[in-house]
Amino acid sequence: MRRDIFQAIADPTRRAIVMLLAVQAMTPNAMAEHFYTSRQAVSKHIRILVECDLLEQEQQGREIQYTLRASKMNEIEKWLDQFKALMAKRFNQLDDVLKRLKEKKK
Amino acid sequence: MRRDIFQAIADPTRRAIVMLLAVQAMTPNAMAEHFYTSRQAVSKHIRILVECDLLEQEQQGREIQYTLRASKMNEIEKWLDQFKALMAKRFNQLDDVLKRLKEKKK
DNA sequence: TATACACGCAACCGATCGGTTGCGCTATCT
DNA sequence: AGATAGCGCAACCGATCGGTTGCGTGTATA
Repeated sequence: MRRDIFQAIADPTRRAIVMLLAVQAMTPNAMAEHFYTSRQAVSKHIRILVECDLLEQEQQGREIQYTLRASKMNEIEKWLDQFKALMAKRFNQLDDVLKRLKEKKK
Repeated sequence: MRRDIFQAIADPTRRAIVMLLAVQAMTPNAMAEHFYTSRQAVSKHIRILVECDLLEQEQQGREIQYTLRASKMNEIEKWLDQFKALMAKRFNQLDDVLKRLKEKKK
């Protein structure tokens, strides 16, 4: 079982949950009301998000408030930055090529 | 079958392929040499990436060069930005709350 | 022209996914 | 105390995933 942020955000419902929790902490029932899915289905998504270390829970009586661990989202950005760095490098190499072509022209 | 960028980058091998292609276009065989996976497995990942509209192919004799459609990656960033916007809003609301508390103190 | 290579495609496999149903536990309400 | 509400958990389901094996086809090479 792979459990990382990329897996976490692969599902549209889970992305929606992340968005909901970005606004405010919520109980599973409150989340489920925002979708057409059942409470159970939402609960399973929550479980995965917890396993991905993206959610924290706080029991409050018979309810559970789930809070987003926003810092986890940085991992996506970190990966994107690595990607962009590679792309930039590529362009620099292209620059080098163009420069060399210019030199040859002279 | 869901086919979007989030699905595309959910798999670690596919993320690696994206990174490879970020540096330079490649044939399936060239990609496979970078992993411990078989050519066929890589080929299946390529297929998914193509279906996600993340790769372009150009036949060159009996080889196929796959090129990354880097612009597709923006969709991830776009989603991340939406997320950040929601978080920022949340903090602004928190600011409002703190402000109001201050007012009351007076 | 015969052979080797690069690749896609289809069939198959066990594992996981996303969902539903049903149960049980604990907390709140009457 | 009994009924109800909020939730997790386990079992089950069909669909998809990631991988392997085998085959077909078109292109280069000897």
